[in-house]
Parts: sequence; structure tokens; C-alpha cells
Amino acid sequence: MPLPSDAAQRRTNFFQDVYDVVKLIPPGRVTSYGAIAAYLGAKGSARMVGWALIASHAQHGIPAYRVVNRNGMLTGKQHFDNPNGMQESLEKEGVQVKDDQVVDFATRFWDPAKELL
DNA sequence: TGTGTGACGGGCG
DNA sequence: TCGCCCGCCACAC
Repeated sequence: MPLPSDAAQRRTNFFQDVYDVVKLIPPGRVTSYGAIAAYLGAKGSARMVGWALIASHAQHGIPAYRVVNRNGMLTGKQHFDNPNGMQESLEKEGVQVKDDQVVDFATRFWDPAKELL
């Protein structure tokens, strides 16, 4: 039986790791793609995190709406079934959103590298 | 097999 | 301050 290549194995783990980290984001908090990428040791590859989040649609229990870009902007809302649902979900958890942007992002920011020791 | 694309981030003029 | 360009790497065609 063929053994999976290290590269393929790592790719799978990367996606899984992204989901795992996103699931650990506390309610009422948000994080950025770059922070997740840095935590996974893929610093500079924040795009891969976004790619993984697109695939996260197939999974359930992935609060992808808690992930925004470094400016606290809901750039990925268009990828949800209900683009407006992303903002509504955040506001329901106490995260104020104005103009597709998280209010007081600096305080709401949750850094896995620091909080998730 | 090669090329284009993207839910990003940092740097430069 | 604003806008543009480059690097990053997995995936689709």
C-alpha cells in the first residue's frame, strides 16, 4: 500500500490545523488570517488560511466569521451563504461591526500565539 | 506540465 | 494618507 507523501500529509494537517485553531477562538473575539498562519508556522502565507476557510464550508462547527483580515475588515463575508450572516453572528456575540469592519478591533483581537499558549 | 488566481500582509514611492 | 507591487503556496483548468 502506498504511503502518503510528507507534503500531502502536511497539506492535510495544515487545513485541519486551521480548522482547529478557528474552533478555539472564544466567542466575542476575532483573529486575523496572518495570526493563524504565523501560529501554524506558515508566516507570510496568510492566503493559505483564507483558502482553507473556503474549504471549511464543507465542515461544520467552524466559526469562520470570527476570522477577519489585519484591518478587522469582514473581507470574506461574500463567501458565506448569507453574507449578512457574518456580521449578524458577530454582533450576536457582542462584537460590534460597522461598515463591514470590527469596532475596537485591537481589543477584540485574539492572538492564538499568545492566548493559546 | 504550466499558468492564473486568491477570505492576506508588508513594503515602497 | 493613499495606492501599487511583490511574496507567499495550494488548487483549478
